[in-house]
Amino acid sequence: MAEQGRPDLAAMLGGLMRRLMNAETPVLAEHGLTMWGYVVLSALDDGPVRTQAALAKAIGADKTRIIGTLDTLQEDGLITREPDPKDRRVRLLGITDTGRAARRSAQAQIQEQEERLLGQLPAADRKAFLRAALALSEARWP
Amino acid sequence: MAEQGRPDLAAMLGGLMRRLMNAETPVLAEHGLTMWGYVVLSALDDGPVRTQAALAKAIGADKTRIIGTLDTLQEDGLITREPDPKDRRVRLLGITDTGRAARRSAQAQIQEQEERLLGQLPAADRKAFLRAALALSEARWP
DNA sequence: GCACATCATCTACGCCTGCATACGAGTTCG
DNA sequence: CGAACTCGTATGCAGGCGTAGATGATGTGC
Repeated sequence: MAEQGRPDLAAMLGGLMRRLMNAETPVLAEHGLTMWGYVVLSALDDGPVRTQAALAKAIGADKTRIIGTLDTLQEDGLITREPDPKDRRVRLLGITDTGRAARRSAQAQIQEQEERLLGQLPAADRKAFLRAALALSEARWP
Repeated sequence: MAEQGRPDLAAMLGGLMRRLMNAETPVLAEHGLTMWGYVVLSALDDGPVRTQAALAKAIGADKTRIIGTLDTLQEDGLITREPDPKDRRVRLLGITDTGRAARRSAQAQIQEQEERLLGQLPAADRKAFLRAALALSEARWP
């Protein structure tokens, strides 16, 4: 007496997300990273970010909340944070070689897990799913 | 000097989810529903659930946290909650006609929004994406 | 030069969550 | 009958998160 249509997109993706996060948190912990630490490291590895405010917006985090994350990453020698000589209000953010290595190692392991999950799909759907996910995550909307 | 591989699945889906939720919350509010209220209503509409504990597990919520949600839904006449004559410890949960109508109306509007988003994809990818999302959200996985 | 804007930081509030505990009513098993 | 268990409920604690000032250092436009 129901169940005719499809489930809501948000419901399907929400469940998926929950499981992905549960599976990935221990992997990050192995590398001494928190979820936010990993996100920050990834953002800095994928392209330089000038200011902390820009970083916060880029990763969809609160600008006051990432300060602690940055402190920890810096203490651990994974990122650099130096005042910009051109504008001494801002802190120039960068990733160190150690940070890059940590990020890539963690990412390799995470994506390996993800591939195991995606391996349950037919090859064509697997490719289409990744392509669609990438497109939708970057799409302008509404 | 980066950006060669694909982004993490969780990162892509996470961003997508955030935007879906932001877009859907106002729609639910229009129908006098909270996010959890909608989830509960959907679960009860898609199939009867005997106990509150079973419902909590089904929707991935805390069993003590849904009580308030159930109270509200009941006060609003959207669900029924009666003691089971067979086992007077449990409350039999059911959805009322009003509740069913509210759920379906909200869902129609939500899925219409989702379709607008999905409309940006090529038709083939759109179908594959939905098929894959459904499969993955139900897949068994470590 | 001065008013105004920007950046990083700190503090604090309120909300939501997960987790644990406790309790009473009711059921099941020995 | 009595012990152990289940179910719904209430409550409290810790942690995460978004938001909103306030502050001090610094740039920018008029």
